[in-house]
Amino acid sequence: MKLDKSFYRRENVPAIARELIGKLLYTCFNGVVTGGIITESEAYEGITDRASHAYGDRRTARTEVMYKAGGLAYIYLCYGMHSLFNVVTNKEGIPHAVLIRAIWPVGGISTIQSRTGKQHSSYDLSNGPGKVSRALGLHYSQTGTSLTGDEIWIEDRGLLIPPDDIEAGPRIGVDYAGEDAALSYRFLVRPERLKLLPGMVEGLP
DNA sequence: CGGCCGATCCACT
DNA sequence: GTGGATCGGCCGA
Repeated sequence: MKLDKSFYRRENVPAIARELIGKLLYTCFNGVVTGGIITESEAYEGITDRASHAYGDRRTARTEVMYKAGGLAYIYLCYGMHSLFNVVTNKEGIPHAVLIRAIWPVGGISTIQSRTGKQHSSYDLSNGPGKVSRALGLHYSQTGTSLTGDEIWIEDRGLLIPPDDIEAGPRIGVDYAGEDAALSYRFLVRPERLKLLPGMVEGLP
């Protein structure tokens, strides 16, 4: 079932980031559905987190969407060429977000292959935050899109990842964040663990 | 304004 | 392991 606003509007953003592992992220544009199992995420804890774009209560046109109530997409341009997809969490006024760093593609593979220009069907299609957006057709112009609508959404399909299979560690590329760089706000399940789980790599909504 | 740089990826060595 | 691509956001002048 599709996650609703109450899932996103909770306070504990690292807990939400961890819970998103094993959920399914889908997009539907022009009637074409693509999706995958979320396998890696990172929590960004708002104004107190030096790694967050909202650190120091920086309200700008770009970060404004993070200040809205949870359940929206925050998608921004990185390195001039990559759109990075985040889930806005917490209540209005608290700019928390979760970066989706990797998915295991399970739906619309042929579309994903044409978007990425790759002809194979392995994890390599979407094992990085920029690749996730390319695979799913996400673009920074879509920032602010509701995650409870019919274009971008996340589903709980009952896939249970054994807690011991979810690893935590420091976030990637945030060395500038001082002591916040050491926080264990990155969560991931390794694809070889995911592969062993029965009956889950099938199906679209 | 001007300049620096990034929550990255890929090709190449 | 290294460097180039490529441009919006942010800050300081």
